[in-house]
Amino acid sequence: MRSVFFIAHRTASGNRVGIKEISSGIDSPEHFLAKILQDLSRKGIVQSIKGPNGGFYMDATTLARPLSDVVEAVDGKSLFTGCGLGLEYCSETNPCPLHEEFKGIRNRIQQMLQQTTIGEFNEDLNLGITKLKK
Amino acid sequence: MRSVFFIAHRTASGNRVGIKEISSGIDSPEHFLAKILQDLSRKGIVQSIKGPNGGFYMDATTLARPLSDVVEAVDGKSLFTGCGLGLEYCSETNPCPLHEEFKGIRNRIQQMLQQTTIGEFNEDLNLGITKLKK
DNA sequence: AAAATAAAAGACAAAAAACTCTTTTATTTT
DNA sequence: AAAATAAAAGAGTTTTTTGTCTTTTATTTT
Repeated sequence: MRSVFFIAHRTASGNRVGIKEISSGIDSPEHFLAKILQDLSRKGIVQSIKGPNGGFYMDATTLARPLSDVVEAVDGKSLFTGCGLGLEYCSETNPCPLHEEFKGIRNRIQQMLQQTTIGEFNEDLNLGITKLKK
Repeated sequence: MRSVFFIAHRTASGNRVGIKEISSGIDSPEHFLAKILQDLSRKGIVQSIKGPNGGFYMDATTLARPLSDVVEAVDGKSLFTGCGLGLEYCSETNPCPLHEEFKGIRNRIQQMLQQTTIGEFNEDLNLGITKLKK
């Protein structure tokens, strides 16, 4: 999530950012991050180009995507559909004791993530990129 | 959580329930559960007595506790206080990009867990204890 | 075309979490 | 008091997650 915000911020103006820069920018191990970004790249959340002047970037289309796409790419859909207690049987027709309570909360999380686009953070981040460090 | 509901349900009438019974009742490995319950017992969420006719139980006081106490005993307080993105620096005065959004959601979760007591599930569970299996 | 750059991929290592097994201790029943 | 029962405790194993290192592939600049 933080790396995506970082890339979004740095490349809103069309350029690319290398993995070392991202790594130090968000204070996360380089090779570990690489793996995650490779995955996000395959899933189309971020884009990348190899070679000199290459790096990761995001275009207008990807910047317009909701945060829920990122969460889904990383954690899968179960956050939005699974049971709050992690029970397999639990469903709308066969609810667990906390089903309804969790449903309301989950819907709210989903709404929040669907209504916010990745690109929307760029203004906030101008207060200082440090804000993405741990 | 499921084991606590199970114990609550089985001992509302004053008797005790052994770990084998809980284990098969909620479909969870016996020794693994034992460890968890030992911890919950030390923290006062459930009570126990050794020897024949011993087992785990809960009295009126523990049944009246909110679910938030169980969550806190198992996962610690960070669920209620930590940053939604897991950032260390993030706080009320130095918020991360999603701070406010997460705060609202977290408050709702906390409210839900604080307003519901462990004992409240017993009626629901009379629809069939199977509901606590995976 | 050659050299340099940077991501992609895959194998590997370390740490954490989940789970199991064995022994000990406390309690009760006979 | 002895036998039986059941939780407590602790050591050990397996699996998953997190993180690292090395090699490969693609692209660009000179």
